[in-house]
Amino acid sequence: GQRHPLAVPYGGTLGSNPLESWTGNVTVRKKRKPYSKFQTLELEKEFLYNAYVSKQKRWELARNLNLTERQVKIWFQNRRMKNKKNSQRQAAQEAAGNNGATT
Amino acid sequence: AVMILRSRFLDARRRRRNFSKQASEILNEYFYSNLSNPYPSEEEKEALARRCSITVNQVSNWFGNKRIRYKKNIGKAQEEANLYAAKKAAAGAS
DNA sequence: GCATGATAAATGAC
DNA sequence: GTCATTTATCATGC
Repeated sequence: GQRHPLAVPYGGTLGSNPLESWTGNVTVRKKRKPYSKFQTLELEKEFLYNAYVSKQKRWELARNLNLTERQVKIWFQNRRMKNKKNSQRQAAQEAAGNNGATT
Repeated sequence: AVMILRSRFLDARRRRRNFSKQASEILNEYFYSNLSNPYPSEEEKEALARRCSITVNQVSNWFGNKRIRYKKNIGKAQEEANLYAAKKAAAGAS
């Protein structure tokens, strides 16, 4: 199944080309706003403590860092994905290092 | 000093190297040949990655950047689209 | 000086 | 919750 938003509800012809309906993005998205050094550092500290934050901790972080709880939740989600990607990258490098070696 | 060292470390991972001309050719060929749905499956990404001698993540990055930047250029020049369209037509005409 | 690849917020499918 | 994306931003190549 496709998981990217291709079936967005839109009936108009935005790209003027029906062959390229994927260019039609109607969803109004909040502009990406990089977090401050302090915000990132505090979030990283908490992530070091545990990768999953409780509701109570999320509320505190949001309040102390002037972020919404949703932003804190999403930050931890993205941070876990980043961790996974880095782990996979390391594993791939190790595998590339000892290729051809007979076990 | 600490700041500089930290940024240097981050830069090392972020350091960018352009793909080979051949790799870009393969990626663009797929993109413009599938303009109606430029979303390669996982298997297709792996195949493209092998042909281009890059990682699957790099293939995903390339298509992500390509889609958004193509979209932003609709209505502008888009010489590249015509170029690959002509190339495709020439390949099929013979 | 922009083009380009990689990363950081933000969304949506499942 | 994961995870493939979209989008802006970052850092670099040339």
